[in-house]
Amino acid sequence: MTPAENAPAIVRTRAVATGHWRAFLAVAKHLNFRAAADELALTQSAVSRQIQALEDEVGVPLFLRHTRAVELTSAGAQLHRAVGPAIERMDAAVRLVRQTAGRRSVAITTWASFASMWLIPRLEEFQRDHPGIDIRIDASDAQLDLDTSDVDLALRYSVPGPATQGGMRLFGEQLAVVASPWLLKGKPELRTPADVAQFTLIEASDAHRSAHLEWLSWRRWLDIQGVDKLQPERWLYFNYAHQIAQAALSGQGLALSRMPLIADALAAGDLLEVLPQHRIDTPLAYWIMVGPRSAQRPEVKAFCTWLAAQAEITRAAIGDGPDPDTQDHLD
Amino acid sequence: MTPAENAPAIVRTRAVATGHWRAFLAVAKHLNFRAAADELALTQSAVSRQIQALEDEVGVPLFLRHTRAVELTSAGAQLHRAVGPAIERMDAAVRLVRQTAGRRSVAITTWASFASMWLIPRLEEFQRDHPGIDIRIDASDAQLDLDTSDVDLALRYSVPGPATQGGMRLFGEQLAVVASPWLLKGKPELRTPADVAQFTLIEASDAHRSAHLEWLSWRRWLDIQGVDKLQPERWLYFNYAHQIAQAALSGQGLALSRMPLIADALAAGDLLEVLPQHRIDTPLAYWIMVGPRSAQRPEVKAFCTWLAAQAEITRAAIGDGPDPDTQDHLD
DNA sequence: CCCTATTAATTCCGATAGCGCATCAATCAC
DNA sequence: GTGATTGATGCGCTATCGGAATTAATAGGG
Repeated sequence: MTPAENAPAIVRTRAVATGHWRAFLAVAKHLNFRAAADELALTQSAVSRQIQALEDEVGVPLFLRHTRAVELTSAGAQLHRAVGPAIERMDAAVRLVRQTAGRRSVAITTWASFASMWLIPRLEEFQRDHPGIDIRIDASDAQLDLDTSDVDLALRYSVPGPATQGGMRLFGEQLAVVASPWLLKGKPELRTPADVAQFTLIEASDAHRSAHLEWLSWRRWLDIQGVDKLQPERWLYFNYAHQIAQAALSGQGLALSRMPLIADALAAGDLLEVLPQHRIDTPLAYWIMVGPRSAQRPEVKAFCTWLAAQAEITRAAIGDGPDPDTQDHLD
Repeated sequence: MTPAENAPAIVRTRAVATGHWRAFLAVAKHLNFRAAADELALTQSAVSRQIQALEDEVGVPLFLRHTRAVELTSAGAQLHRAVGPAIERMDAAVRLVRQTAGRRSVAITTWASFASMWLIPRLEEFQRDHPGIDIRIDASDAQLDLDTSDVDLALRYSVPGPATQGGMRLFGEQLAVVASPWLLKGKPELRTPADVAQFTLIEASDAHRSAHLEWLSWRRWLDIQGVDKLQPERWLYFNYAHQIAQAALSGQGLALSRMPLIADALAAGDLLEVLPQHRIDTPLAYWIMVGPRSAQRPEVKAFCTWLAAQAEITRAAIGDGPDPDTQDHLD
C-alpha cells in the first residue's frame, strides 16, 4: 500500500530517492551486485532491492542480469552518464562546505604559470601574517565563473575591456630578454638586437589556445627592433611560461619573459636581463576580480589588500606605473 | 544509536543520506517551511526534521531561522548552487528515459538556421514513412558532445578536417545572389556584379561568434567579382540565416545565400537567383556525425539513410558533386 | 550428462527512519 | 497585552529498509 494509493488526487511522482542512486552507481561501477554491496557496506539482498525499486520508479530496466554477468541497459547507461556526475557534484559541494565550515578561507582561481611564478612564492608571507585564514587555489586553467562557482576571486590576465569591468589592476607588463648568467659567461656582450641570433630563442607554443600569445612572441619583438628578417640559431617551444622560465634558468637559451613573472629571478641574480634598453610593452595586464558574494568578507578584503601591496612591490621592481583607467572598487 | 556506533571500524561517512535534498531545495525556493511542505505534499513537521537531519549530516546550519523569515546561510547558498542543478540534471535524465522508454527515437542536434530552413521542412516525409520513430531535435546552437550527451547524431557545418572525422558529408555549398521577384519587378535586369550596388545588401552580423561568417560575406563576393571598392545603397544585418532569408523573401534587398538552404525557395519561385553565373564556392560543407552508441540502432540507420537520400536530392538541385575525400562509415 | 560454484532474486522478520497530529516557543502586528 | 504566524518538538504509528537464509538460474568442469 503505497502513499500514492492513499492520495489518488496527487500524482505523487516522488522523483526517486537519492540513496538508491548510490546503489545504482556502485553496481554500474562493479557490474556485480555483491561487490557493489561490499562497497556500500550492505548485503547483496539490500542492493538487489534498491535496484528493483529504482527500476520500478523509472519504469525501465537498468541492468541486464545474465547468470554470471551484469550489464547496463542503454537506458541504464544513459542515466549513469547523468547521475554519476550529478551525485559527484553534490558530494563535492558537501565536502567543500564541511571542509570550510567555521574556517575563514579565501578561494582563488588563476592559471598555472601565474600561480607558480608569482602567487605561490609570495603566499607564505600572507599565511604567516594571517594564520587563521585558509587559502585554496584553483590553477586548473579553466575559466571559472565568479557568479556561479565557489571561488572568491580570480586573478586574470587580459587586455583592459569589458572582461575586466569592476576588477582591480595589479600591474601591466613589459617583456624583457633574459638568460642564465651561466649561458652568457665567456660570450661577447650582446649589444644590438641582431645579436640574439647567436642564441637559441625560447618561446611559448601556440598549442595552448591562448589568444594572447601573439603579444608575447619573439617575432613581435624582432619586428619592433627592426630586425624582422633575422633567423636565430634555433627555436625552442614550450606550453607554459614556467617551463620557459625553467629552460632559461638552466641556460638553454634566451627567453622573452614577462617582467612581473621573472622580476624575482632577476633580483636574485638567477637570470640576467640582456639588452635592457630593448624591453617592449604589451597591452596585457594582470587583474583581480572579486566575486559578488565575497567582496564584503573580511578575509577576502585582507587578502586583496595584501595582494595590492605585493603588486605595488612588483610594480616598483619592474617600473610599471598604475593605470589611470583602473576602476578600483576595493576601498 | 546510529549505525556508525555499531560498526566503529568503518568510518561510515555515508555522504549525506536520502532525498532530504528535495526538502532542502523546496525550502530554499520558498524560504518558508510550510510552503515547502505544501509543495512536497508533506507536513511542516516533516520538512523541519528533514532539514535538521541534513544539517546534522553536513555539520553546518543551512538556514537562519528568524521568527517570520527564513534565510539561507552562506553554506546553504553554496550547497544550493550545486545541489539544485545536480538534482535537476538527474530528474531531466529520468524524464528523458521515461519518455523514450520502449519507443524508437532519434535525437538530433544541429543549429537553428539549418533546422528551420532544411531539416524541419523535410522531416514530415520521414515521419510519414516511419510512423513508429520519434524525432527529437535540439537546435540550441550549443555544440553538444556526441560521446557524453544523449543525442544520436549531429548535423554540423564545417570545413573538412579533424572535426569531421568519421562523419558523412551531406553536401558542400555555393553562395548565390537571391532576391524576391517582387523586389526585381520593374527594375532593369542585373547584368554585372556592379549592378548590386543599386540594392540593399543583406548579410549576417558577426554578433554571432561563428568563425565561418567571413566566408559568407558580401565583401568576399565583391572581392571575387573584382568590384571590391563598390558601396551598396544600404547594408542590412541579421544574426541568423533564416532571418536573412526572411528579409530577402519580403523584398528587403539582395541576400548572398547558401544554396542548400534556399534551394527550396528558388524551386518554388519565392526567390529568384540573380547573376547566376556569379555564384561562388565556400570551403564549408554540411556533415552528419553519428554518436558512437547510436550507429548500430536501426532507427538511427534508417534516419541516416533517409538523410543521405534527401541530401542527394538537394545536391542535384544545387549542382553539387560528392566530395571524393568523404569517409562514409554508414552502411 | 550431471554436479558444483557463482550470483541474483526472494522470503521472512526485526529495526528504524520518516511521517502526521498535537502542542510548544518565539516573535511580530495591532 | 493579545492574537496570529511560523518553526521546533514529543509521541505514536507504520512503511520501508536491511540482514540472514533460501531459492532459482546457469555456466563450467569432469
